[in-house]
Amino acid sequence: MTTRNYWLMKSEPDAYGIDQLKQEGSTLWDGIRNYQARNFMRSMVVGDRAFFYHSNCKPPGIVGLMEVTETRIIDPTQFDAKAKYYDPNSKQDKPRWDCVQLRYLGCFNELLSLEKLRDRYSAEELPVVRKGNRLSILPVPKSTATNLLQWLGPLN
DNA sequence: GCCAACGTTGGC
DNA sequence: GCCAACGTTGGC
Repeated sequence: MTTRNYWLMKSEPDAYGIDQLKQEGSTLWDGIRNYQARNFMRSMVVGDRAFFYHSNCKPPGIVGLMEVTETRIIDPTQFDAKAKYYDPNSKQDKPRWDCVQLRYLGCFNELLSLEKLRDRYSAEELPVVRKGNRLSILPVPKSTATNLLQWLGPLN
């Protein structure tokens, strides 16, 4: 019995999409500036899996799968005055924001749209389908994750 | 482009 | 500590 947890992580494909991750192999999930999302990242452990979700596009939905390879990494962009995600209130000796390193595991055969996700799952089963949900990092209950993986089929 | 659903900021 | 104003996310 594994204790692996599952997550859903959003990114706008125009900013950073699954194709880019596929090319790079792995990425630092930096720039998170929401405490709830950060706290979810803090509760991740190495080996956890995350569904890659394309947001703010047509259609939005799940496109691939990632693995957490490193946790609690201090987000370097918070100290970079030129960075978009610079946080002048974060101090070097007490960083406010951290992130995780993720490895590309694969793409699914087709995008699983939010519309289809809503048809199959309730907000309790899959929090991302809750109306108005803006959190960019969300948990996926294990039973839903298992069901999703079966539905999505093999990775490419 | 519209707007619902928040999270954040700052005056008091 | 309250809350109005404002900003952001992201579906539609």
